[in-house]
Amino acid sequence: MRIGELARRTGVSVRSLRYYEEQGLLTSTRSASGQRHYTEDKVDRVAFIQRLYAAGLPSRTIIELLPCVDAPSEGNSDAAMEHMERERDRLTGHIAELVRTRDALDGLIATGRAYQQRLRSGASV
Amino acid sequence: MRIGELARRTGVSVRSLRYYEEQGLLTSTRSASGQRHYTEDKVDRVAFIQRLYAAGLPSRTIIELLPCVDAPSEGNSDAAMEHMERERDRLTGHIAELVRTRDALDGLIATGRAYQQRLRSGASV
DNA sequence: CTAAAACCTGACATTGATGTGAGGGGCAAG
DNA sequence: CTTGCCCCTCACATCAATGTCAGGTTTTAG
Repeated sequence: MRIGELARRTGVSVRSLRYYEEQGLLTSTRSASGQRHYTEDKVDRVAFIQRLYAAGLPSRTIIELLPCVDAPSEGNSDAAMEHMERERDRLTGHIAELVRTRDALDGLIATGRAYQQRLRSGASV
Repeated sequence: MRIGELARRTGVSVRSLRYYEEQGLLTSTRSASGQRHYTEDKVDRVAFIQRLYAAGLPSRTIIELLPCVDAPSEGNSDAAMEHMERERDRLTGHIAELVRTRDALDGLIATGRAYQQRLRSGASV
C-alpha cells in the first residue's frame, strides 16, 4: 500500500510516517518513481511505534528496542535487554504515578459532585 | 521561603517555578526588593502541578482545574467539573494503553531472556 | 489527454517545558 | 567595603514530534 493508505489505516499523519522512516523506525520499499510502498505488517508496526511514543519513549530509545521486536531473541544484546527492563520499570513507575493522579482527580470530582448535590437539594450558598 | 529553597525541596528548577507563576499555576508574595517568597504549602502545590504535568495535562487545563483544588467545591462550575471528568477519562484510557505497552515490553523481555537462557545452556546459533 | 488527487523533497514554523546567558540588584559574612 | 551567593527580568536556544507550504512529479479517473 502507499503512504496515504497507511496513514488512513493507522490514523497517523503522512508527515509522521515519513518522519518515522527518517528516524529509522519504519522501512518502505520504493517504486521506480520513488514512491513508498508498505507491506501489510507495517500497520501493526506503526501502531506499536505509536504506543511506544505514547508511553513517552523518545525515538532514540525506540530505535534501540525495535530490533528486538523485529528479530525476537536473535541478537538481543545484554545492553538492549537492560534497556528494555529499565524502560519497563520506568513505565511501571509512571503508571503508578498516573493512577495516583487520577485518584486525586476522582477525589476532586467526588467533592464537587457532592457540593452540586447539596446545591440542587436547596441549600443556599 | 525563597525560590531557591522551594526548588531544592521540590526538585523542580528555579526556572520552572518562575514559569509556573507566569502560567498562573503558582503564586508568591514579593519582598520589597522584588524577591519571591513562598509559604510552606507551596511545596505540595508544586508537587501536584508536577504530577499533573507528568499526567500529560497541558498548563491550560491545569489552570482550569487548580481553582477546584484551592477551593474544593466552592465555585466549581459545571464546565470545570466536566473538564475534570474528561481528563479523568482520558487519563484512564492513557493508563490502560501504557499497561498494554508495558505488557508488550514484558513479552519482549521474556522472549529475550529465554533466548539467552538457551545460549547459556550451550545451544549454538 | 487532462484534471484531480496523491506523492516526492526540502525547509521553515509551531508548541510546551525547560535551559542558558547577559546584565544588574540584594544581602550576609568576613 | 568587598566577596560570594541568591535573586531579578528579558530574551534567545533547545528538543521532539508534527504542521505547513512550495515547487515539482506520478498515478488515477473521466
